Amino acid sequence: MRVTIAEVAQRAQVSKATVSRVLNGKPDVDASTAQRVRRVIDEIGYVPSARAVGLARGRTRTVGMLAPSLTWPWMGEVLQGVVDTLEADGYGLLLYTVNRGPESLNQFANHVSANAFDGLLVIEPPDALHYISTLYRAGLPVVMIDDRGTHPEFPSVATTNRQGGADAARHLVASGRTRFAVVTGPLHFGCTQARLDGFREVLSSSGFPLHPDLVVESDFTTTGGGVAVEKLVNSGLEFDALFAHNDLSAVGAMRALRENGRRVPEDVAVVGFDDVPVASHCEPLLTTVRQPLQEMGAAAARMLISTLEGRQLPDHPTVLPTSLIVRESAP
Amino acid sequence: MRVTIAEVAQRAQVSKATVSRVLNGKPDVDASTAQRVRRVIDEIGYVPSARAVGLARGRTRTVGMLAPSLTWPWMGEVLQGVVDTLEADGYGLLLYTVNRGPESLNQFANHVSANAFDGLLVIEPPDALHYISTLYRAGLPVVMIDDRGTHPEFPSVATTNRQGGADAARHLVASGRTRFAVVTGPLHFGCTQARLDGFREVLSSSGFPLHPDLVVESDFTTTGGGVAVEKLVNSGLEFDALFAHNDLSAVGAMRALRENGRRVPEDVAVVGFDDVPVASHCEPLLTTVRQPLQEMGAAAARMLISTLEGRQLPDHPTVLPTSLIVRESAP
DNA sequence: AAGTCTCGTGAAATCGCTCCCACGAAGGTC
DNA sequence: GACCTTCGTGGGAGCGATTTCACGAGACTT
Repeated sequence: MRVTIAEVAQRAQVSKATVSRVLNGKPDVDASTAQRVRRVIDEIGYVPSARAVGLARGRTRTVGMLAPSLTWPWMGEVLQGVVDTLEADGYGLLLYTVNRGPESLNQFANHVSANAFDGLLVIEPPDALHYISTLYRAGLPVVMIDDRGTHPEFPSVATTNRQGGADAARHLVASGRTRFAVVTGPLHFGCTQARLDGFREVLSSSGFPLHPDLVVESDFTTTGGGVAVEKLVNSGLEFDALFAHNDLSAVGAMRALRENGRRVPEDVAVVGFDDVPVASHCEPLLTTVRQPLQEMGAAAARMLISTLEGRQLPDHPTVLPTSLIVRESAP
Repeated sequence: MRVTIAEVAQRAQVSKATVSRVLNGKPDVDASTAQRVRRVIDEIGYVPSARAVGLARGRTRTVGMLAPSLTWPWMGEVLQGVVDTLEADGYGLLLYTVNRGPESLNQFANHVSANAFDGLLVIEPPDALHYISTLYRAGLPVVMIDDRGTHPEFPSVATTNRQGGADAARHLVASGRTRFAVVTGPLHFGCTQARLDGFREVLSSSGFPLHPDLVVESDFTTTGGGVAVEKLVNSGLEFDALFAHNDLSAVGAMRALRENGRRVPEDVAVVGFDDVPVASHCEPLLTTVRQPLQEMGAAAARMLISTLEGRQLPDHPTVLPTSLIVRESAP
């Protein structure tokens, strides 16, 4: 049998109400009484039932997180940041994905309606954006971890995509490269545009134009990166520097370059984006724009906790700085 | 204001008990009554409160998962398997790590005592094993995802480590290699022993001895793999095949081999273990023994659900088969 | 000495559901 | 026709906390 507050109350010769007061650090409890109650609690190892507290208080000290997929290379980092932060404040994390399509989303919706958690962390969901938006307007605290663009309708955390693109360009220019190519992410993503803009701006202010045929849209995958390079090579235009909009496509690109007889970095310098683990495992080691993934997760979690505890959130997104990690592929 | 079961009851002109019966598919409800109740439920979009159900029933339809770290390269796959399976059965997943040391474990212990979840999924925890064991004996349903060895005290899922080692050996022998080296995992892990045994057995029955100086202990990291290869090279013994006990060390090993003037696979064929994403991103692509990570997660989740729903579990661990994925590093 | 304030405390309602028990009506048996 | 069963249903006591409200005992006024 579970030990309940009633048992504590009985042993300490007080009412349940008083035990509850002690538990929650409420004032109006005599010091000696409080101490007696606390001793009993320690003795019998009483811990309040999460369920009962949740029911009575209407809040569960649990937050939900909805992620499109857990197998993406940077999910682990973000998740770790989130979990560590929540944990430090005694919050639990309920994890959901929409991996199994509409049915997943349905299950998720049920958990939402069932009030299984107090607030929601979202990683830019592919399809569910509208639904999330509804929830948010209905009063569910939501914070979005936004790797793709900007969604001003939610509180969110993002990175300096534009700045990252600019840094990549500056580094390549500084190392003496003159002919630039880009393998982008999907063009309808805000982050793709931002990375491209930053990159392009630095180039043009350095006097290097970015030839339109040397900007190829891709899809953030390794194979996509390879295909993009084929296109670049087939364009017949020369290039000695390549900016890929994420690490996966950079890796695919490097491989394709090699297969086309270009050495990296001698013939073509390559810069990626993200700094996922593979960047430090591939050959050559990838120079890349680092997103502080773990910090992003942590920041989002902190923001959500803030709203849950009644603090007001700034209405502009939290933006964390990227940083250029120089490795072998673009020394 | 939340819609409650009382409101449904009132609108459908029945008692709360009857609504509850309909909700839980209990028998003894008149078909037409049930239908009326269901209509009301749909109309006002009623969803039972998870908290209240949990309190009343004593079970939350939520399971906890304790993972040492979320950033390990294969965590994502396992997690995805777990989440998908749980979700399909309407269970939620509460995620914990012990990333922040003893304090994390403490927080976790609190959630356990608070009965925040019905059962626990564990990935072989570094330190907490004894504690988990206590919980298990105290009646908490536990299933362990066991990547390191065998822990007969728990229900668990594992892979055919020995078989995997044997497959690696067979493949290398078949491709004409004759001098074998091994970069192991930590020797006190059960999986390391199993992989080594399987490998060694096939070799000796093929008439190739495994020279003790060509078996080097490592730590499952990329740098560790590199260091191990240095030792192998310094031993002065020749080898034309290398079996690394995980992919990360295999990648480190390949790099070190190259730096020592050995070509992969021409001079040395390399086989890894795990088949994490990096295996298909590195250069050359890594031949490796695949662990069905997602399936392992799914299997563990299914086992846990089974016990939660009262079914008996077989008392031997579930063992999922590895499979050899042939890529470039050992064609 | 009567009246007003604090302070610490307990009783009881509440959160939203499940589930046991009791009960009336209909149908079956002898 | 009296007596069981069976079936469908409602009443109400839990689950284990929080929280409101009332109340008695001192301390402080005037």
